[in-house]
Order: sequence, then structure tokens, then C-alpha cells
Amino acid sequence: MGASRNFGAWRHLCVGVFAFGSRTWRRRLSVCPGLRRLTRWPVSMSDSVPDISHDQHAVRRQKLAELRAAGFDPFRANVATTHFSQDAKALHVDGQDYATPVTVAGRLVTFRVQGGSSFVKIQDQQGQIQLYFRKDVLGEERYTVFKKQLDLGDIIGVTGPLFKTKTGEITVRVDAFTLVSKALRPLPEKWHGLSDAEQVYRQRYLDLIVNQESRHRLMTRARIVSAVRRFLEDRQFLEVETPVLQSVAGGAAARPFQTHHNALNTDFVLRISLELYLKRMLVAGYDRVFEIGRNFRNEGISRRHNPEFTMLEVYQAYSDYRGMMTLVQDLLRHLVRDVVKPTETEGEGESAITRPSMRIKHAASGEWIDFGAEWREVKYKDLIIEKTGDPQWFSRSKEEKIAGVQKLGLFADAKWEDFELTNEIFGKLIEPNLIQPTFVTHLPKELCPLAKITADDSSTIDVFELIIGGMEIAPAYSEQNDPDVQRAMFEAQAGEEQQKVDHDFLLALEHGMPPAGGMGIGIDRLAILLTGAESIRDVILFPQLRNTAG
RNA sequence: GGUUUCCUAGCUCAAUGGUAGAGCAGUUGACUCUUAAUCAAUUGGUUCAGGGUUCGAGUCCCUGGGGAACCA
Repeated sequence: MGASRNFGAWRHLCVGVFAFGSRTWRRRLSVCPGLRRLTRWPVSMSDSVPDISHDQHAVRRQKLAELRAAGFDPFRANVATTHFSQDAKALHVDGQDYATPVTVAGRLVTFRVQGGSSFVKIQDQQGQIQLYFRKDVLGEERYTVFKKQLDLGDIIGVTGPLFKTKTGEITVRVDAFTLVSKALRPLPEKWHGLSDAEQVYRQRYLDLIVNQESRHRLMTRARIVSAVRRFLEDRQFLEVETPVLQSVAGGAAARPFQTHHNALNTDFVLRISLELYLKRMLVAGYDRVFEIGRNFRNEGISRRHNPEFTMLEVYQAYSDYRGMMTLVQDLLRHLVRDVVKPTETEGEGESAITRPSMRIKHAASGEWIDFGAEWREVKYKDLIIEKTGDPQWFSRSKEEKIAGVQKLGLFADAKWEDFELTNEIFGKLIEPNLIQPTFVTHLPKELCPLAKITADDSSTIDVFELIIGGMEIAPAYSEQNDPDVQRAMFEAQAGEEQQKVDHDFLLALEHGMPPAGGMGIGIDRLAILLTGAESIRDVILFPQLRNTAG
């Protein structure tokens, strides 16, 4: 890597730690003057130089220019770290100060100079670690470079032994340091962080540097995805990748994004669901498959909706929707126990006991969601009858249903189908109030054309919707594998929804798909739930925003 | 798409229609175990853009841009 070539310019400052470069060019570079020359460049400004002290960008650029003039370019330097911050701290043995040398690197986030000794903190992927710079350790010249050329936001590498300060913080006593990236722009304010929502999303990297909560939340999301993969792989599920560019947007009812392939001169849509290709894999004989992938829906943006979002879909041959119940319950409990790891504290003060818990606070309602308790299972129809107080609801005429919906204070459009009127009650009045994990089963068959019809009730399908925190977290079905019934369901829906039928998928079904259970989980919503976030934007690194003009 | 609301220093926020301020950060100085370090001094503004009302607009009105909440 050519980029490390100038690294050796600092090698003599960090003996034995930085292992870059061959011996030959170590020798060559050892004659580089490095920063030793720096202090001979007094930072004096003649009267003709304009005052830039208020312009932090200009001040930092000037510091960079001074470093380069002295023969050192931070953008051509690097550091061979030995540990991340928290791993380094864990090495320290009580009572054995200055015994364990480490090399750590990160962004300068705290700068406290007090005369001849200074405490600073750097931040890396694992968190922060304190560094102690002393003039009598580093020497006058290097200490001056540290004080005058470094700024908050710079990225540095340091080498030195661990010790514990008198206040008990494990700290690196810096024997040598090197600047490996100069921040030309200042960080947001240290105490209040960055709170302007727009900047948080447009410049997420700043949010992640200064807001620990965001840092932790988005790290948890990454761990959730990782744990989901391991959980499924442990159960012999295979991860596969299916097309994003599709000619028919199937598997859900949503408006797709349109695009065009030039060489083929063909229009494509971006997928709105993973379902139909994963089922082709069941036909192929991959009996347990899953995909974690991006879906795109050309619809509104809200606290719960981003135009691109991440779905997990799982298909298991020879299972059914009840098998999916067990799977999702095991999965979510695993995520709570091993990723989120909530704790509960009992008692006060000295006698307080903290123990692992299975409860997570629901941000919107303030209620505690208990993943450890038994999960409620209830039929869709029973919930509707309970809410309307009408045991005969499902045999009422459309006019009676419209009146019933309006009586509950909801808007009812005369153009809606019966099941849409009923589902309005479910969506507006029932779902938002299901805070504890609830399996809602036996939905009306019009709501999904891809599931098997219930054996003893031809108006419902063998499905569940797992609702937690008032949000639909995971729909699951006993997958429809009768090609003729599937075609009829598609055609009935195509009439209403103006959707295209995926004939290629139907052809695959005619070759025979094993009976299977399938399930989808919205990863973003799952992350909202498990991290206690309030908006989908809080769990997506770069949520969709309008382009700024100009 | 509709309603409401917000946009002021690098960041977080002030400012009855009447001279645009503070904290942090920056700059200069003091300080060799600090924890939002401290102390002293000091710089920094096209108040999102463009119009209008007014003797006078950050503030009121209109248009546009962007954000947020609620609704669809």
C-alpha cells in the first residue's frame, strides 16, 4: 500500500510499535526530519496576515499547512494499533501501573490542557479511552506540537503504558503519538451534541461521533442483524440473495419504483418484497432459506416508513404458520436476552440488586413490553367482535358496516370493500393498542393471496400477524402451494389492485413446492422496538430526505 | 398531498417591532492527576432565500427552500 509510505517519517517516535514498511525504507525515512523541525517554525503572524482566529476552518487549514511545511503530512501517515479502547482498558491489572504498553487510535473528543500535563480522550468503535500527555515524558518539542497543532476532532494514534489515575480511570500515559488525520472542520458542541434533526440525518457521521445514544442504538441494530443471521444459520437456514431488479413487483401490495435497463431496453421495478423468489428456492429444494434485503416502496415517508427498508424473510419447508410462531418467539427472545440484554434493578442504594430482564420499555406508550411472559394468541374476528360489540359483524351488510365504522369515530369510504371497512377498525383501533406481543391469527383471506385457506373456515387464511408495541412486526403464513388456487387468488386480486401476475412464479409452483411456513420481519421496525426508538429514522443510518436545492 | 410549527455565530440556545446576546468551541495567556477542568483576556453574524408593510423587521405579511409533528 503506497499510502503507508510516509509513515516511517514518524517511526522513530514510536519505536517498535509501527510495523509498516520494509527495513530499507525505514532506513530511508529515518532521515526524514519529521516534526522535530516543527518547533523551529514559530507560529508568528505578521501584521499583514489577516486575523483568522475566529474562523475554525481557516485555523485548522493553517495548522495543516504548518505541519506539511515542517515535513509531516497527516494524510500520509498511519498507525498500527494493537487494541481497541475497551479491550485495552481490560488489559490493565490493578496495582500494576505502567506495565502494559498499548497502541490505540481514535478521534480526539475531549481536550483538557493544564500546563505541562494534559488529559484528552479519544473515541474509537468501542468507545472512549483517556490519554495522559506529559511534557516531561514527551519532551518540550513534541508536547508543544501536541498542544498547538492538534484539535478536537483530529484522529491520532498513541503508544504508551496503561495506568490508573487517582480518580480510578484507566488511562494511557502517552510515550509517542502520531496524527493520522486532520479534522479541518470543528465538531458539534461537546455537551449538547448535535440536535438539529436535519443535520443529524444529513451528516449522520457527526451525530454518531458526538451523540452516544445514536452510537449505541445503531450499533445495536447491527448486532441484531448479525444475531438474526447466526440464529437462523444455527437452525440450518441458508442465506440466499434474490433479484432487486424485477419485471413484476410481487409479494405485497405497494407502489414500486420504476427503472430502466438500457442494454436490454426493458423497464424494471425495484422489489417491494422478497417473497416470490424465496419460494422459488423452496421449489429448488433449498428447504430452509432466508434473505435479509432491501425492499423499496414508492410511498409516503413517515415515522414508520422509509422508501427503502430492510426485510428478513424466512421460509421453512414442512413447517406452517404455527411452526413460524415458535420460530419467531424463540428468535425475539434470543435477541432480547443476548443482544439487548435489558436489566432490572430492585431495591435502593447499597442493597440494590441488578438482574437480567426480558422487559423493554415501549417509547410511545411508556409501557413495559414483557418478552418473557406468555404471548397472547387471538383470532382477528374475535378482536373485531370485541371492539364493535357486535357478534354478527361479519354477516352485516356493507351499509351496516359503514355505519358501524363511523359509529366508532372513523372515516368510512363507500368505495371500500367489506374487508377494508373491517380492517380500518383493526388498523386504527386495535393494532395500535396491542403493546404486549400478540399473535393475531386467521385474518380475512382478502388480506393476503399467498397463504393457505383455513381448513374449516373458507373466509380466513392460516396466518398470524405478530403485533408488538402497536406495530406489525412479523406476518407469517402457511404458504399457498397449490398453483391453481394461487393463480385464482392472484387474478382476483389483480382485478382489484391492478397488479400484474407473476406467471413465472406460477410456473415454478406447478413444478411442486413443498408445504412450508414463511415469515417476514421488518428489521427496521424490530430495531425501533428493541432499541426503544421513536422513529424509523433513528434506526436507519441515512434515512431518505429531500434533496437540498443548490 | 393537507394542517400546525421551526430555521439566529462552527454547535446548543436567547433577544415587547427599537443598538443581535450567552454558553461551549476558536484565538492569546496562566496552570504537571483532569472528568462539561479552572482562571484571565479576546475574535466571530448577509438572523434560510427573495419580496412586502413600517420612520424602523430576527420579530408582522406573501412567495420559495429545508426540517419536525399530526392527518391523508
